[in-house]
Amino acid sequence: MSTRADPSGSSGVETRAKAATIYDVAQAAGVSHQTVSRFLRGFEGIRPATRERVVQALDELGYRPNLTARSLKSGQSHRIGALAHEISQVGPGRIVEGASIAAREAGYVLDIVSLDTRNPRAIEESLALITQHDLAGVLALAVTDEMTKAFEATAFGVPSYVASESEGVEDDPRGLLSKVGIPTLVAHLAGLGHRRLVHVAGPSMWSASRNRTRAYEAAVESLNLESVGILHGDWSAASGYRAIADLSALPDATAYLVANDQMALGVMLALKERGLRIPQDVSVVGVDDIPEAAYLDPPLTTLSNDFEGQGRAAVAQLLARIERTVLTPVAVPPPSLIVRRSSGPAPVR
Amino acid sequence: MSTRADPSGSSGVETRAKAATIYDVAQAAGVSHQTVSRFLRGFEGIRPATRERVVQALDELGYRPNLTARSLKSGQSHRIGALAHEISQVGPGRIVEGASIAAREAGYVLDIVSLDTRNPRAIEESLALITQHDLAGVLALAVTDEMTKAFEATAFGVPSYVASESEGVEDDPRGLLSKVGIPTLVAHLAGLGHRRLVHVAGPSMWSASRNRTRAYEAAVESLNLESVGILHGDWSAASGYRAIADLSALPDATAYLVANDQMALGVMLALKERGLRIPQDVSVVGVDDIPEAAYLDPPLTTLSNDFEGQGRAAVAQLLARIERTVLTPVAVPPPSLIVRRSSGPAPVR
DNA sequence: AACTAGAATGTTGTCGGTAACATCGTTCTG
DNA sequence: CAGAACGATGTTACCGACAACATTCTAGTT
Repeated sequence: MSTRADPSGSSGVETRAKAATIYDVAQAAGVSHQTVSRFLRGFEGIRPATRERVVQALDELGYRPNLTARSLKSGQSHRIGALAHEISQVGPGRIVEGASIAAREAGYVLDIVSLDTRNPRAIEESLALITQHDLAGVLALAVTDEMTKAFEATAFGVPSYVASESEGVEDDPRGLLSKVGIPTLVAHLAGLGHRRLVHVAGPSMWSASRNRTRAYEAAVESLNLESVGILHGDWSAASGYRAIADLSALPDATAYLVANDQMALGVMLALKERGLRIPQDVSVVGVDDIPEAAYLDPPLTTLSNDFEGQGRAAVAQLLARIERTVLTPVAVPPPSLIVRRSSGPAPVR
Repeated sequence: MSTRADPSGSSGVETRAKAATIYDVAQAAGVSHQTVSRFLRGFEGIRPATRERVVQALDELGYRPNLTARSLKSGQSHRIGALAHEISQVGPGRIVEGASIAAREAGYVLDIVSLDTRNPRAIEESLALITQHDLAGVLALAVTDEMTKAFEATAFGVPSYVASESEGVEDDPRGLLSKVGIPTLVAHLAGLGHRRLVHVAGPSMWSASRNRTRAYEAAVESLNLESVGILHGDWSAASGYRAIADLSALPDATAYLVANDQMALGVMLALKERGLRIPQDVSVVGVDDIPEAAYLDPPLTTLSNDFEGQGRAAVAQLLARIERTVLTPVAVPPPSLIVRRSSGPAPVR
């Protein structure tokens, strides 16, 4: 039957250091390894008696498939490479988490390569690293332009998907937040009587940031409001604070639309330090609805953003390409307006 | 020579869909595949002329090693499995990021399996999944007791390391925050004249949380202060808020030591809603120094916590075991007290 | 009972590397 | 100058799974 001998010599002992292979199972069941393989792959035509023996041997030896071997032969692994920037940030972190969970549910593991922003060669190194580990597909999550560019220039030889908010494409779920959410947010402010707004944008390197800015501008225009300033931050609370604190004079606005909640937090503190009351004197709204948003002082009006859903959706997209199946649509709930106390009626002059 | 034929038939064209193997390189260089393999593994005894041809062929074909094949034979992969809870949380997220970057720098990829807290079988499934993908080692980051237990009960067959704050062990860098940081924090409050403190703890499932609580109790005792209450949260801002808001009457304390910054945020809002001023009426201090801490209202006194360093340190520990080398110590800066405006002198009765 | 189609199962080769062993040349020694 | 000794390179086997092809077995037909 099998040519493999038990190197330990002992047979009754259960303590085996090495994982059982299909050959071990085959020997134990008194069948060929191929029969075991067939069983594992769900082949139907196996006689009940044989099947029984295989099942039992499988169970006895505690067989676990060696995915490395499988992937070597079949050329397909059950790993998805994911490149992401700054996963410690709330947004990217939640996207990654959603992706990771979705991947696991589908029997895949997510190889996450986190890019070190301080290391300029990180992108290159990461791409090189990732191309060696043959993967079923590659995902770019939470990307900057630089990364998108490097990503698209790389021939992975496997399906890939960029989960950034794409710019031109219509009807793409990735742009939902900007296309649907931001207008709602602006309309909310307009409904409260605000006419002159300031936008605090994220870094222009991120397409997500540019989309939000563009959506803001379009909404302001269509509602006949006035944008009296666009400031820039880097998504952090510190940058939001600086954006306001560094101004020699505050713009003549009654509301601030900030591109994410963290920056909004900094903006609020800076405004308060200027002696303004929120929302009596100025309204501040954020985007993302981070868990802390409801507990800021004042609680922040913002836009819910289903990051986990985005991660899941990205994995679903990639899986559809990998497995050549029809895309199982992941319902990503549309962003919704969450009104809290940081926004209120525009002050009467 | 080689028995492999070029399936495309064309030879001049550079467009090959498949990655070049050492056999392709060998053929191009007119040597055996083993010579190529030897070169790649850094074997010295290769004639300069031969070496030259190999280098050139390697370069021409853009050879990239297939790590799957290598790991099948050699039994060692360049992947580290990492299990983590709630990586979207700031702390765990930053630990994972630090680990991911450290792993990449060492030429490893981190397979991150994020556990879905809502799915009770997630731990089990994840462990099963991770044991299949033969890994160089396994890391448990940001763990709960339940996970630690499951983790330790699993025979991975490869080195593993749990990066949680261990309880009994002395001189372990993992407990630094509690052992050094918390006493400093309590001493800071004592120095401001506070005598009666309240502690808002994290979930008791986390050893990190229990350590902080125990360190708090010990410090209170040694400084002759009084702990007038220990409340419990789940690390979230919401739970911090609830812990206070649900009380029918506030305890007679002048300072709150909260186990992390997010909860502190909620605690501060709840206290303010009770009409207390911070820090004039009560002081609140947190732990972790999340980036937002400096921009809360008032900015939060807290303890810095080098999460990334913890991640790097964990990877270093694991790599030392994997590669059987001496541990390259990762300098994790000790936690330091960051005094901001949320703590002030105890009010005079 | 002999024959045969088709189902069940076994055998061999393959994926891309690594390792052990085999072989071919050198150069050095006596 | 023969032969040893060693250095450089080639051959073959192997890791654990899958796939193609080969073979055996079973059951139905005449």
